[in-house]
This record gives sequence, C-alpha cells and structure tokens, in this order.
Amino acid sequence: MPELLTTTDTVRGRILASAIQLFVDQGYHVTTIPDIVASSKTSIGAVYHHFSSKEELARELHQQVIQEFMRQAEESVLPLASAKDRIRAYVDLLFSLTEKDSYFVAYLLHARPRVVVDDNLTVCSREGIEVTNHIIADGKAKGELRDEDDRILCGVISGIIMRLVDLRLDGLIVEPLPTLADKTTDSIWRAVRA
Amino acid sequence: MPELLTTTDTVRGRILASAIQLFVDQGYHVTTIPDIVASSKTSIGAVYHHFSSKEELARELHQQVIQEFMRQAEESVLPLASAKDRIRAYVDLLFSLTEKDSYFVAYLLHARPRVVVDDNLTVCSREGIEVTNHIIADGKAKGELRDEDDRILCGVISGIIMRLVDLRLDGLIVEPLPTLADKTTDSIWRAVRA
Amino acid sequence: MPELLTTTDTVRGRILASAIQLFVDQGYHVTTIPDIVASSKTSIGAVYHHFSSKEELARELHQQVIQEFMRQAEESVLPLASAKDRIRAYVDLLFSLTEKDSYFVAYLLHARPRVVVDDNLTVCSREGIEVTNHIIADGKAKGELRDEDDRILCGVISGIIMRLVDLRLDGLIVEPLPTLADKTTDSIWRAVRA
Amino acid sequence: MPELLTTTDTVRGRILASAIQLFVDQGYHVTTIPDIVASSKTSIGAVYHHFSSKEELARELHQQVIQEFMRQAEESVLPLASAKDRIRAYVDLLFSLTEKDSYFVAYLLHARPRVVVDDNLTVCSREGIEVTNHIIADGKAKGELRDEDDRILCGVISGIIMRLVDLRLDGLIVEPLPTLADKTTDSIWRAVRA
DNA sequence: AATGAATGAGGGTTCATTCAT
DNA sequence: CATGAATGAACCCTCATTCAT
Repeated sequence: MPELLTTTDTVRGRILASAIQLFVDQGYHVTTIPDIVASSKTSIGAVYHHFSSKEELARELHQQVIQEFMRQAEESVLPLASAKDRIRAYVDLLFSLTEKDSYFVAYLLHARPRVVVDDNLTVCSREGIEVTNHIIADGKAKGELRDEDDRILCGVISGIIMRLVDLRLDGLIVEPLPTLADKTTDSIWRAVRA
Repeated sequence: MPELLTTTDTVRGRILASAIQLFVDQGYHVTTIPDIVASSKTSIGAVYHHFSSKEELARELHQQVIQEFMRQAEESVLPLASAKDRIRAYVDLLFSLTEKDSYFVAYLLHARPRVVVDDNLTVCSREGIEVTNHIIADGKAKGELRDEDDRILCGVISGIIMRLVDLRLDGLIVEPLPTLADKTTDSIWRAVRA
Repeated sequence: MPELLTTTDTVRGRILASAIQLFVDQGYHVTTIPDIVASSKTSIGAVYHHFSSKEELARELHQQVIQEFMRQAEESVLPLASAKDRIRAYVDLLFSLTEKDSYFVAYLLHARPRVVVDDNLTVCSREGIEVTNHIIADGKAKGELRDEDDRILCGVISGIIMRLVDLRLDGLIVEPLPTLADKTTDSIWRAVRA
Repeated sequence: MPELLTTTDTVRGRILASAIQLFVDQGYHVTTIPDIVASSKTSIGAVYHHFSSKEELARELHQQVIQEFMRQAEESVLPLASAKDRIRAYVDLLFSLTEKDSYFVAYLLHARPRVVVDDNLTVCSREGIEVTNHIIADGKAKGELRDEDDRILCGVISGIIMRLVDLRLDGLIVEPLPTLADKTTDSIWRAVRA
C-alpha cells in the first residue's frame, strides 16, 4: 500500500503513516499511543518528541490529508474544460485513490475527529463539496448541466461516487473501482446533463 | 424530537434513548456510563441492572435500530409495485426519518460499533443494501430499470439518498428534506430507468 | 500520633491523614497517588472518588489545616487579657501541638504548595502573622510592649517560637518542648516588654 | 542580582546559577533539565557533560552554598571579639546577603533536597547552628550572655534573624533589611545579655 | 566540547464494573 | 429493584538519561 502522505523513511513519517491506518481502522479514541508506537516501530518518547500530544498528531495528519486531497483535485479535475470531463476526472481521481491508498480515502470519507474539526465535517463534506460545487456552477453557466437545485446535483455527483467507494472499502465490491469508472460516469451524467 | 425506538417512560427506555444520542454525538468509546447516567437521569446501578455491560447495551441498541429500520422499509417500501414507486417510497422514508429522529438516521448511516458488528458495516451498508438490491432485482426483472451493473445501480440509488441525508445532518442543507423528495427521486430515476 | 485533623474511621479521613504525613515528609510533588493509596490502605479509585484531583486534595488539606490552626488560636490565645499571657499561650499552643501532632506543625511552618497558595506563603506566614500582629497591636495599645517597629516585634515573637519548634522537628532538641515553655516565654518577654 | 556563587561566564556557572534560582522558585523535583537548559541557554548535552546527573548537580550546588556561607561567616563573624559584635555581624551578614542574592539566602533557609542531605536539615539548621553555638559558647564563657539553656539562646538568635529574613523574602517586609539591623540586634541582645 | 533525537519507566487520571446496603 | 462507594487496569503524557553525530 503506497503511502500518499508520508514517507516511512523518517520517524515522523512512520508515525503519521501508522496513525492514519489506526485512526481509520479503529477510530481516534480507540487508537492508543502504544498502538501507534508498536505499529510505527518507534517509541513513546519519539512520538512526543515530534508531536506535542495525540491531538496535535491528529490535527497535523488531518491538515496533510486535506492538503494532499486539494492538491490532487486542483491538479487533475479543475483544469479540465467541460463538466463531463471534470466529472469523469473526479470519478477517476477518487477511484484510483481508493486502490492506491484505501486508508487515505477512508479518512477522506469518514474521519471527523472532533478534537480536530469543530464543525464535525468530514474532508469530503467540507473540502470535497468545494470541488463538486465548482463543477456544478461552471457546468450550469455553460449550459452543460440541467437547471436543477444545486444541492440535488451535488448529492448526485458526490453521493454516487462516495457510495461506490464505500462499497469497495467495505468489501461489498471486490473488483478494482477504475473498471467501473465508465459506467459510474455515465450514470452520473444521465442524472445531471442538460 | 420523537423517539423512534424507545419510550422514555421506562428506565430502560430512557437509558437507550440517551445512549443513541450520546453514541451518535460523541461515539461509543467516548461515551461513558456516567454520561449515560447523567443524561438518562438514572443511576449506575440501574444501567447495570438492565444491561449486563456497556457492550451489551450497544448490542441491544443496534438490534433495535436494525429491527425498526427493516420494519419501516418492509411496511412502506417493499409492498409497492413499481420500481419508481419503491424508489420514491425509499426516498420518502429516509427523508422523513431524518426530520423525525436525526439520531436514528445518523446511527443508520454512520454507526459501526466494532464491539457489536464484526464485519464493520453500518446498518445502511448491510441492511440498507438488502432493500436497495430488492428494488433493483425486481425492477430489472420487470424491465423498468436499465440493464446496468447492479453495483452501479445500488450506488446510484443509495448514494444519492444517503448523501442528501448527510448534507442535511451536517447542516449543509437547512430546509427539511421532504421538500426535496420530488427532485431527488427524479434525479435517481434519470440515472436508472430503462 | 493523634490526628488533629481527620478521623481514620472514614476513607476520606484516612486519605487526608496519609496525605499530610507524606506531603510533610517528602513534599507535594514527590508524593504520588500510589504512595497515598498504600499509606491510607485504600485504592486509586477511592482517592479520585473523594477528591477530583491531587491538587484538589492538597487544597482541601490546606484549608483544614488553616481552619484548625485558627480555631485553636482563637480559642486559647486571643481570649486572654495581657500581652504576656497571650505570648505564653501562643508558646504553649505551638509547643503542645508539636508534641501532639508534629506533622500538623511541620505543615504549618513549611508547607507552601504552589498549587494551593498563589502568594507562596506558609500558614505561619499568613495566618500565623495575624495572631502575632493582634498580640502586638493590643499589647502596644495597653503599654505592655515597648514602642518598637512592629515587624521587629513580630519577628521576635514568631521567630523564637518557630525556630524552637523547627529545632525540635529536626531532632536537634530531643526533649518535649513544653518543658522549655517557661524559658522561651521569658526570653521573648525580655525582648519585647515595655 | 549579583551571583554569589557562580560566574555566568562559563557554561558550568550559568547552569549552577540557573539551577539555584529554579530550585528555590519551584523546588528541586519540579525543576526539569529542560527548564535548566532553557534558563541557562545551554543544551541537554552540556548539562550532562558538566554534571553526571541532576542529583549530582544538586549536590554540587549544595556544597558550594555551604562553602560560601561558612566562608563568609568565618570571615565576618567569628573573628570579632565580643558576643554583641558577633551577633551584630551575623545580623549584618544575613541581612546584606538577603539583599544581595535572595536566592542564595532562600536556599540557606529552606532547601532540604533529600537527594543531597539525608538528615533532612537545611544549611541554616546544620551549618548555621555551628556559628550560633560558637557565639553562645564563647559569650557564656566570657560572661557576656546570661546563663540560659543553650537551645533557648540559639533559638533566640537564629530565630529572630531567620524570621525577619523570611518576612522579607515573602514580601511581608518591603524595605531593605539592613535598615532594620540596629533594632534587630537590640532585640536579640535584650533577650540574651547577661 | 556540544548537540538534541530517541528511550521508557512511572506519573496523574479515567472509567467499566462490582457489590454491600 | 435501586444506589453509589470502591476497585484497578490502562490511558496520555513527562522527563531523566543515553548516544550517535
């Protein structure tokens, strides 16, 4: 499982890589510092040398996830010209991320560490919405998308993608998601095209 | 907020009602027995009189949620004849539940207490899938739905509904969901109809 | 060693009795909750059931010491009429307390738990001063004490008494202090009489 | 605040100067090596290069305090001929030290680091007593002091001086102590003269 | 001589659970 | 049935100390 976020070369990187996996698998509160220490093959002291507290570690991790997600979206989705291309690219992005680093995507979809985010939103519900709304606004302006309530269009685009990712993460879809990218994009398009 | 599950007349009911709210708001592990005692205005002894342990309380709650959800689905969704009616009924069910008891729906969508469910699936990913798959299988057999990969159709139907519920729960949609039921059903239908 | 403060009948009492001894012997910071648990023959949980934290336990103890000290002073010293009688009573009080409960007196003289008192004064330097100053003001008004700087008189009275208590506590005086009460009072009187 | 003990020119000096201040302000156990490092503007490595452990650092400091105190007493108090002169010189010594380096005097009066001194005596109760007892023995032999119990005389002389120093250190006397030296000596003398 | 990353024992504290009343 | 005082394992975190650089 390649690590999107951190290198395992450094102690700090190993701790962050262990933390995201454990936070996703067990949740923030169930994950103990000893868990992280065992998984990252470091020591209690090393963890506290690099992060002032467990909360601070979670905050740092959360910021890195957001930053990496936005970087990828800005690089592969937003530059495209048409709404359909952008939707396709967004599907491709999340589907390929799912296969490349399922912990990263699981974190995007589900993590809402209340110690980190006070509005209790997941990355997908806060930063992900920005991407979707941008696709919708632009697509409507160009007449590519039908004149539907924004929230409905947002629910359609992000809901279908996220649900398929979830089914894959939960093991209810066993084949790699990119093989379903065409069909997924087609279904979304049927629901949102002008 | 009417309680779908339990009556607050009985001690046992008050405990379960407090538990689902606290579990949803804070998570199972952060919720302490003292929290539940304070919220339900009972006593430690009373909790342990009615439930053998915190885990058992969580298990009991989970079973009640599943049972109530399936009861409602079997009552309002499955009896209907056409795929479109069933989809509409499913939308109506989840949207009205969201307004009636947001804790109940939040539990359906997000709760995966590892102490209770070992496959780590939410009620929506386990029991909800059954409902969706039933709609799909029947709708395909009758030629009402297009001949698409089942997992795509499942993702479309459940994904759009769940995403809109989530946006409402997260405060990103402020109006009551039932006002969006028509448009939601329409969007789903565009994506899945034959 | 009779306990001036607390009864050892109750768990709470045993904890406080152990705490004052350990705080005096080792200091607040070196004294651990396990130390207190072992000495009071209770349990960690019992300590935290009765006191919300180690700091709160220290605060509670400090207040009890102050209250008991002031009660004794108000009962045995202040009611007396002449300055000489009061000085004699103050000597008697501290000397007899020293033999009765050396931990109590050692706490009076030396304890300055910064977690409890922000001005960093011992009970003797805060509450004890009140008693001494009262003796001085009244004795001067009646012409029994010589017209000397108040701080000098305060230093003489409290300094001589406290130093002898300290020498006894440190084992540099081995006989019971009350046998030295006459001579001590005489020396103080020579320095302060009109 | 001139440093009586150590020069801040050397790393070793800066460490010792920081240590005495921190030990007096917070106590030995609350003072951490990082505290000392920050205050002395050195590094962890430097501290452990110069001292084998925190205990060893405390021991070294304690020895320097004792040595400096005895040096000053032997230089300014003991050479004098009469008891009254010696008492006056002792008062002057402690009062001027208090103004010159309050940390040094506070250490003399209060520090009893159990890691350093196993009999749990302060410098004033161990080395200070020697000075006082010398004054008493000699003054009695010469008939300058009255024939009173040695411990009483010791309590009078050291008690009055130490108490005034304490009141000054605690901020309850705000003017420089040397202005009270005459009156202090006079009061002591009234209590001890033949 | 100097540095500071790494170590882990041991601190204060929480909380599920028990049981005498 | 109901209560809450008592228990102790296990949490997060601190800090004296080591050692490679």
